[in-house]
Amino acid sequence: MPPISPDIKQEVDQVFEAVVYLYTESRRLTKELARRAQLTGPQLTVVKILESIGDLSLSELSDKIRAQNSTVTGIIDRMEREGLVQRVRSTEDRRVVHISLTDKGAKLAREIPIEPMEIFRSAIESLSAQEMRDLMKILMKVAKRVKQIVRRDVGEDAVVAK
Amino acid sequence: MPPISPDIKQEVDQVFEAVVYLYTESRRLTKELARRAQLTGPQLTVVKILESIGDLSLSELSDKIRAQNSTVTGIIDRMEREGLVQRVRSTEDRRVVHISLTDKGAKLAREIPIEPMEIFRSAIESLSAQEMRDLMKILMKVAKRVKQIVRRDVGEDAVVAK
DNA sequence: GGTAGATGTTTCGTACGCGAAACATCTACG
DNA sequence: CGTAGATGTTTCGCGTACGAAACATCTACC
Repeated sequence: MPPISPDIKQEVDQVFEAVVYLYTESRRLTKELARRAQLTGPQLTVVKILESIGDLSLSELSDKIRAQNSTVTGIIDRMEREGLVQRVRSTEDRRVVHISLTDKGAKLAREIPIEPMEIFRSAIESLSAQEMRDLMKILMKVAKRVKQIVRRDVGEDAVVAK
Repeated sequence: MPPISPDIKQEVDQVFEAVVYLYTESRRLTKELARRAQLTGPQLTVVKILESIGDLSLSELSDKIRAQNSTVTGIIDRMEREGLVQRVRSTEDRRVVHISLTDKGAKLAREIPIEPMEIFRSAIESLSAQEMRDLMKILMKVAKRVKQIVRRDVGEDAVVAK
């Protein structure tokens, strides 16, 4: 890895700060919205996903919200306890559990019209079309590059360090 | 808020995905690095901050890592139990607790030369100077816009919803 | 048809992470 | 001086969040 000039370091830190800010702020807002409906952040996310996509297996849900199965099990446990969702064992594959909204859950979903990331969306819309395209292109490039480095760097290194 | 065309919605979602990816990946990498030193992610962050800045009060530390005092209290509890840091009551202001690295903690910090966000940094460096400037400019604009909306939108709304 | 490995879910133990309340100390103001 | 409010930290209760192990079921292959 080449040495890093202080100038670039500064810029990178600022970009990093912005990414962290955008992420944490969108989480905070989701939580804020959720609180008004007596839900937690992740619970609101689950409700809105089930409303828009329909029933999902626990694994599919885990993928959607980028969490481990074991985490989602807990979230669904609490939502089931509150009567917002129900588990139904699949008949085709009896390992699978389908999660679906109850009437109460569906009603609640309709009462929260705003999508969690609405603010984020409208902020991006304040950009010009050109800026939006640029932003997307560059962010994708960074994300792709991170993926490459991760694949090459960690993985092998991790084994060595053991 | 103006209606949103499906095209733009798609783009926004992609940008959002990229931001989430970059954030979660950088966290995952920090955790990965930390694991090699028998630390957790936040603990590694604390160790490196104390190493580079020196002693800090608990509140100052909370600011640095963007967490609540109550969260940091727990992190420091566990680190103290492991003998990595120590608490010292301030003599000027007896409410304040200074956190400092023990010899063991300092030694550990030296043994982990890589900064947690190194990969993120080198990914950004693969951009051209122009792209980097654009990225920073645009991200800043989005972040600033989000801040504006948050200030105006939530806050009043929250009270009404009560 | 029986078993080894793959896959889907849950359980367990541990560590954040937050907000509200409790607690100690400090500061201002009368 | 005395006290009300501000400030710094901890405690408590709850909800994620993860990885490893346990468990059930499925699929391939013999």
